[in-house]
Amino acid sequence: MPANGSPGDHDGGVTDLISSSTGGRPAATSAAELASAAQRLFVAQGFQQTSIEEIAAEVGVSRRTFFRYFPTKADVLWAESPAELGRLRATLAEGDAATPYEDIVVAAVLAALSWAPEHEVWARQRAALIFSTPAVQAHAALVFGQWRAVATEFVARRWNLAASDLLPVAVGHAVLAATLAAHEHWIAHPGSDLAAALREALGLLLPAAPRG
Amino acid sequence: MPANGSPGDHDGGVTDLISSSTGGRPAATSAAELASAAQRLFVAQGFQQTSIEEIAAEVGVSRRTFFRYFPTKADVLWAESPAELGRLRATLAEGDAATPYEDIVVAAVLAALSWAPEHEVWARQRAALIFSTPAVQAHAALVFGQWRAVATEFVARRWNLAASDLLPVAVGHAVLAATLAAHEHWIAHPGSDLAAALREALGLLLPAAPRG
DNA sequence: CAGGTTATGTCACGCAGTGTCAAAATGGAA
DNA sequence: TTCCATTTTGACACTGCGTGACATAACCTG
Repeated sequence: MPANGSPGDHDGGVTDLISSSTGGRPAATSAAELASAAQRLFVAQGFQQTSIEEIAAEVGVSRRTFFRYFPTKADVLWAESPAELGRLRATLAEGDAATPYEDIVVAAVLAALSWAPEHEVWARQRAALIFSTPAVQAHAALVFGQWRAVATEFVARRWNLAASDLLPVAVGHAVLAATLAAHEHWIAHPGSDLAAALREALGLLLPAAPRG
Repeated sequence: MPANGSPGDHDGGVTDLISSSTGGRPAATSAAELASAAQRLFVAQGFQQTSIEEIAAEVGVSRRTFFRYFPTKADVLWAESPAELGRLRATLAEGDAATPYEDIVVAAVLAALSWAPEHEVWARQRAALIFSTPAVQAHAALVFGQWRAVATEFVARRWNLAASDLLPVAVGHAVLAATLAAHEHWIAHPGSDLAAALREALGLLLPAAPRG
């Protein structure tokens, strides 16, 4: 168990799939521990080259138990996703009607993707894995769909449009596109700042609010 | 074998993985025939509920032969993708330096996604499958990455930037985002026109060209 | 008809994901 | 302590995707 900076060792974020109530056999591991071990193995020897059997063994659990914490192998990289989505949604909901929608979106994306400084290394590793491994990237599309949906619903509500109208759908895609573009740039440029890239990309890609 | 409007029964588009030279045992099927049968089964009973064994049997081939035409189950839905990518790339390359880049991009996307009128039903079915089936949507992300790359390289070349700079990367994402948003809207609104939605979405999401 | 060529079929394997059920490990009640 | 309900785990079996190896079928040419 890594002593410092491993993901999931701060409160919030990792949703406990295992009930924490009283009684019953104690859990032999946790989602955070599995995620940490898995990421370490992925970085060391690749995603495809790491079997679930291996991850489970690293933590001292059976293969079957892994699937009780994560539905798929790729999902182990998204343990923090529900928390990020929650911050995105929450910050958007706080948005004042007087504040320009672009500012609200920028604030929400930055809030959603904020992490403790000691987790930056892990976040970069995870992003690099996601963008470089086809199998992971494919699965990521499903997670990203939730991001889009949150943004789409936000503007649909704000502008009194249907969530299936072209403008809200386009804004949802724009938010995701900017987030991904910023991450790609962040990965490609080691010293760069993700927040700055996010601001710039959102500035480029967010369409103007409809007049009226 | 459907008599009319099945995909792949026009020249171009489907890349023959099997050599068409002289000599040797004749192929028992074709990529187009497999794609047609597969899509028919997917529409009828779902993607996950259709095994490759079943698709192969429908065409009278073994399971192993399917994988000689398509590397994965999901790839059978993207038989036309290389041709579309080719048209996208070609139309972008034809672009005049005097023509605004937005116009070139719009023309290229429309050219890439043009099909014979009798294939509209199949294209809609395929799009609906892609957007509604998580497993297919995940795989689609890999195909979409190629679209982004083509657009990114186009603007990087045109504006003398590196392909890893934020602006070209963002434009690549914008082109893809607009294409997807238009498709989503097209699927959600049965009577609508895809070309019109593409034009509108690209107009919303394409960033302005850099001054100078 | 022999020989080269190309596609196919068969078999075997690893691994992801799922369902089922028995066993282990706790806390609490009798 | 003993029994019981609860919860997690482990063992097993099974389907299906994807891949490698190798033999065989079907064609064309000389």
